[in-house]
Amino acid sequence: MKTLAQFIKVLGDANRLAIIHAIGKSSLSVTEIIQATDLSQTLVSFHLRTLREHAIVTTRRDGPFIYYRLTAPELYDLIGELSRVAGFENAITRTAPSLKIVNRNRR
Amino acid sequence: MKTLAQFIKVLGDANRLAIIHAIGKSSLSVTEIIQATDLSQTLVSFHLRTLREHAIVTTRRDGPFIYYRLTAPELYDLIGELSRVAGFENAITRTAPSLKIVNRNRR
DNA sequence: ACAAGATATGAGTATTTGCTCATATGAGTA
DNA sequence: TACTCATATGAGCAAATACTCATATCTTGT
Repeated sequence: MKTLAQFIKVLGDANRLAIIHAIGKSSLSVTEIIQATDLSQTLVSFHLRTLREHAIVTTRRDGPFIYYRLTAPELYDLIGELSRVAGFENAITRTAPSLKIVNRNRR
Repeated sequence: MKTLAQFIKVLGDANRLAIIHAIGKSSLSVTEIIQATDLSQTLVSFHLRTLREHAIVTTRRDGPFIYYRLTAPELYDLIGELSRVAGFENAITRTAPSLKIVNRNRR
């Protein structure tokens, strides 16, 4: 088992937060996540692996698609609360800006 | 103002979590933090600077001492909840182990 | 079996991060 | 002023991290 610090560190990345935000409390296929976040396929896959390895998300295969969901949906709310505590008025739910996506390279 | 990702990233370090845990909902001088965490003076000061710069802690001077406290005490509870969501049964309050302090070098 | 769409992975690189050492600054007291 | 305790800071370095490119794997439809 990993440490709490490692778990939180995984959450502390703008692109991973964007992915988590996109997934929200439902579940999305990788393709949908790519569209929602506007990140490259490779980059999304790259981060999904990290999220998977830390059990932050879990997968379910449906045909050619793999759907990702938050292992603990409460995490979504918790991040929203962190956002408030951090001083961002708008919670994660409404604040794409505070997520600040860094890489927008797609082909 | 910084991004949410940066704010969370600051929380994602074992030693900084240990410092936050030590401070708790009260306030401690640097010396007290050093004793509580068993980290070196330089390392504690180093991390306190980061915590300060992200407004996670605030200071108050009292004679030769500088007391640190959490800017938002709720953060302490929030970290506890994150700990639960992460799968650690014991919240931050009771779980020194899951904080896993890395550097114990003192003179 | 083959092609096409969906997703994952390994290697290489550049940036960021955490740490230590040496030293500086600030407050109180003699 | 000089000395001591408390705390902060700059430089340098090693390790970790995020990213991209090229390619691999898996699934379904033909």
